Amino acid sequence: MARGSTTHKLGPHQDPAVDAAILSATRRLLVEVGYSDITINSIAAAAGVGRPAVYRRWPAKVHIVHEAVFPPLTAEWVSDDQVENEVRRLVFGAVALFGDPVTREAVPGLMCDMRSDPALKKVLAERLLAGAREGLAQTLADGARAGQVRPGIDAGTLLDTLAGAAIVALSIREVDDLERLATSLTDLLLHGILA
Amino acid sequence: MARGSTTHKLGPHQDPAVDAAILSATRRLLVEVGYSDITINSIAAAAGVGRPAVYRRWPAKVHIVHEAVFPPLTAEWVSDDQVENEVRRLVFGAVALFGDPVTREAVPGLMCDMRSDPALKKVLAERLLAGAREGLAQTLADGARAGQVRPGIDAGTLLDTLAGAAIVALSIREVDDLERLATSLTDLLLHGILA
Amino acid sequence: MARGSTTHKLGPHQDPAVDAAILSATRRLLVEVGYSDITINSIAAAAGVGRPAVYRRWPAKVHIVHEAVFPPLTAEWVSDDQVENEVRRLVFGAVALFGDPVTREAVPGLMCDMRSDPALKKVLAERLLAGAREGLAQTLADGARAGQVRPGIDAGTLLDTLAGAAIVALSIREVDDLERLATSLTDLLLHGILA
Amino acid sequence: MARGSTTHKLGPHQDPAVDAAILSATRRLLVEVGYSDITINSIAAAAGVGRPAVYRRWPAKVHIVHEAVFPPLTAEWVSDDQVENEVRRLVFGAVALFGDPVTREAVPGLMCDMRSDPALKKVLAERLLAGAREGLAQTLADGARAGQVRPGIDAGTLLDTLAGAAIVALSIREVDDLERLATSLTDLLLHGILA
DNA sequence: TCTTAAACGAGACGGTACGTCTGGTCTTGAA
DNA sequence: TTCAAGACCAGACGTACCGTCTCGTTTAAGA
Repeated sequence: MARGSTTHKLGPHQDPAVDAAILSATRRLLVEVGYSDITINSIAAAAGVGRPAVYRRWPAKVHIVHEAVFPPLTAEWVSDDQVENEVRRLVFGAVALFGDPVTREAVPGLMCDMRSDPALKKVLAERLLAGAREGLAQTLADGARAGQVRPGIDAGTLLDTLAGAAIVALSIREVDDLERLATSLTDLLLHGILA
Repeated sequence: MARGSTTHKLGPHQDPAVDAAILSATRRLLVEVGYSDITINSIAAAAGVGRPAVYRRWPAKVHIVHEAVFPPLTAEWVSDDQVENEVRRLVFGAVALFGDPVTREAVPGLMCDMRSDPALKKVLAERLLAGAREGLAQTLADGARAGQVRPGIDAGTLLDTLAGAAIVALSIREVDDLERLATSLTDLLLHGILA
Repeated sequence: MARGSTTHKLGPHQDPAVDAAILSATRRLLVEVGYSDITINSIAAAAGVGRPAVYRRWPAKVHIVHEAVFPPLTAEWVSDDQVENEVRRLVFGAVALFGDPVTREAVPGLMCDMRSDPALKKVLAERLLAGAREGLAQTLADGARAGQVRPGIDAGTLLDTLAGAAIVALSIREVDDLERLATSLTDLLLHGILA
Repeated sequence: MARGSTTHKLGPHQDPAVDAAILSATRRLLVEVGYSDITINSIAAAAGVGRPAVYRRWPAKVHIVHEAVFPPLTAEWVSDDQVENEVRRLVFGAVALFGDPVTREAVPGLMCDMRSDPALKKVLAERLLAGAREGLAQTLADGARAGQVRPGIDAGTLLDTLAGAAIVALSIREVDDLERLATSLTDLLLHGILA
């Protein structure tokens, strides 16, 4: 593809432009044809790249989509704050993330194909949730000690609930009013955990 | 297949034993090899049935799994009761449903492939949620009038939350302690909605 | 079929109208779609008859076509006559037979599928050629004794030549001028055998 | 297949060894199971090759058999010679060709399936006959001018006769004495055309 | 008249072959 | 060494037809 526009730049090194073209084509295809109808063939074709160039970088469709949807650097999720603000931030963050058209299409597919790839499953779970879990557990514990939070609230269940609610509402029921969803979900969960 | 064991019963009518064999084989395969690795071939083979006999009944794998996992008649979900009991019943019901090994395997696949089949999507959404939604909305409205329930609680969001939490916990994180999950989820949601 | 137009006539006996409908439909299909694209299904459908009604009568497509194209009663081919007249009659008969549009379509298919059915092969060979062969051999022998026919002419080779020439010209090269073909073929063969 | 025995030679180019394996397997299958019972599946399997590798080269069974039986270059058939020698050569050539066990099996099938593929029909007709026809017509004309050949002999009819006789005798009647057949056929035709 | 038996249309059954597509691996030749 | 191009094997896809079977009805022939 760099071939058409200009002459080859790189000899022995992988061309970053090819990486970018593949990931970009994958995002485009996700909203155009949906996760299930994406094939390695179609990704390569849409990226203007040979099939082996794709296989050289990722072993399977699910890995490409994963990287296309959740770019490698996920900044800081956690922060030492008030419980209320932290939950609010988590809910709005989740709704924003899972409400993106690309993510909406990708998430059910990832949930499905992830299951046969334990490594990816671990990576995804850790990156999306584990980081937040520890910080949240700490915040909840602090809040409980301060009497703001009811004791016995499990950070894992809270995160499952938060993420699950967003996924079902956005990828399955396809709710469109993100603002309203985030607000009512925050309201429900905050009342659920605060003393 | 009924052929081997006994004589043919039905001429121009579809043999219910074949239906049963296919659905049963599908359930078996779901826990043995997982949704993604199921093929129409493998279903037909495991059911001891020709491939066309499968295609005569369902157009795609997702439809077979759908019927295998959620049998056609889903009795009564709703009942006019106390809010607390109704929510408790819904949560425990969802955890029991999505905690079944067959359902755990099937749900992510269904969520994924459902997206390309609007008809099935509608059917699934209606059957699993719509029934409960109306009854729940009524119960919430009654509870709000009686001062038990905080006003402004949306039945849709509540059901998304409930189902999403169960799905993420059981199919993604693969929590095993159903009792504990149902209890903590009930606790969280009840505090979230009660006044 | 008889069902639609009038009431059933026959109970436990095979309905001759069904035989006729099948053979007639086969002839029609031969010129419409060609031998290769005929299926038992299409024959049954075109005859307005169930598939088993076909299988009850003939075991395979090739048998149906055989009977549709070469009706069971093949009168007398041979006659004690002058060699010249007999050869002329054979050539014109062969050209008329293999020049019929139905036969043109059927013959290559029969030649092909016949090979895997020794019984049919025998029947066809005997019916079409063996009858003529004996008579022709006798006539040739008589002619040779009378000095009209060169000695050593083999009736088998002569019939192969005659039939083969007609088949290749009519079914393969698809010559249309039957008159001219028969005349030039008669001329060639008569000069070939007469002293 | 070359894969197993030695290292690959060709990258983006079709491997000639695969072509050869397919054609060779086809010839083997022709005599082993007959034209009708050959399938693309069985060819691919017998050649130790994937099915798509076959479809990449030929669109249908009849094309493969055609190429397997009549290799692309059929050197020179014709030559300016005495009429007698030329006819003798044509007859012996035809008997040798159609008497080969592979060709015997293939010819009726080709005659049948050729009919639904006008392109192949043309190719086959031209390659086998057209080349000889022109040369033969010229030789006959020369012979007629020299008084050796009776006037009015049509090269087309003569070739139909020659080929048809060989096909019927060898593929249908399955005559085994090639020598005798060629001799008696030559005798018959030469007397038929010579003055 | 009543029973029996066979042929009817319809269509499901287990199979098999079709031709197409995808997945992943490999090799070539250019850069 | 990477890249594009594309051939390779393997095998799933969904369709069509095969030949067999059972169904439930209709009808002729025999009791």
